[in-house]
Amino acid sequence: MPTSRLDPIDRKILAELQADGRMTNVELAKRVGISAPPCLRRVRTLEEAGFIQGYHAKVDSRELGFEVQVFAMVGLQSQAESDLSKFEQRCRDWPLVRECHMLNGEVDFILKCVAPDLSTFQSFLTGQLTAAENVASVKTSLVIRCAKDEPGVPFDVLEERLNRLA
Amino acid sequence: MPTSRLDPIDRKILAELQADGRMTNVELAKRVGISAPPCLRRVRTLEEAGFIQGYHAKVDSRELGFEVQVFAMVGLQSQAESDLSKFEQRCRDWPLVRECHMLNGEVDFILKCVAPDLSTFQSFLTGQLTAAENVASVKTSLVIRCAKDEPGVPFDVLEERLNRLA
DNA sequence: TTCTACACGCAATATTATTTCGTCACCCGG
DNA sequence: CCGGGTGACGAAATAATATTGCGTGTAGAA
Repeated sequence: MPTSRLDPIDRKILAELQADGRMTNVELAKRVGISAPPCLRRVRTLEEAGFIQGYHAKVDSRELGFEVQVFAMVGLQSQAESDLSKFEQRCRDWPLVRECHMLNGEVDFILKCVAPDLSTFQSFLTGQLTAAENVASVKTSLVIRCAKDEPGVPFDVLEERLNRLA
Repeated sequence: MPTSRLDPIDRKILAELQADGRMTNVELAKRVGISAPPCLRRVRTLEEAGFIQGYHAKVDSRELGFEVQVFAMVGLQSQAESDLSKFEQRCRDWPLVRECHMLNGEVDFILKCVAPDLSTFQSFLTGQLTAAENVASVKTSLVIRCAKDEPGVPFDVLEERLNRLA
């Protein structure tokens, strides 16, 4: 499946499932304007091709008792690829770290962390993150509140872009 | 319904649905060890109580042609609540901004942005974000690669915490 | 034109979701 | 100690959905 160029129906499917990942296939088919069987086939194809990487319930952290969210900016001593990889692997192993992105600029990584309370985070910060091999600097910022959180892609921008290309 | 504390089955439901939001209810019921009807009732309750805020397909940005991801650190001139709210509303209106978090420390907000290409982002940055009312400073960092991206809550940490309380 | 490839949709079947209802355990007041 | 109320469970029936199988139409290539 090389030329996986997406047609408007595929894009609409992605947009709908991004907005509501538990929509039934019949409802989805109705919205994108085809019948259920081909709609399901398209969804399966999109999953297998990697356009859809999975489905997840969005769970409220604070309701669950994770009151602390923190962004941590991390600088390393060595930026050799093997050292970068080692640090990334450590991040994958730390459950409190939910996201780890490598950046350009003065900071090497930005991490999004969660914790049940401040002391849990502090002990992670001083005992694990700052203490980890090759870590040169860590600057943290507590999240006071979240004004927007919409993972994924803005499909309306995608539409505009495709129109410009046409 | 005040703070309806969650029992171990509820927590397992949340963990399973966070990992796979399209799991069928029968499969879910099997995994958490109860039959389908009460399992479905619990899920509905968790949704209505806000523990589950929604379900979303995870769509691959790069595959879709959004090659650019950027973190933007924004400082404002005024931190009066009305000015903060105005800025947050603007962020909600900008489709390229996917997340907007208010922080403590020297930086007021961190934004996660996506764009189809660098020039689209640049024009957003200079034409919209930096130019917006009350914005004092913007520092951006391109995401080079993503080592981990697991939205939500680490349920194993939650287990530990509850065990400590017991 | 004719063949092939591909995607569609109808209809049949298999799974799943949802409702209904009877049972049981727990808790509280008498 | 004993009803009576409450809440959650699970079995079974029903409704809805997912999935398969197949016949049809259309676009592109020979």
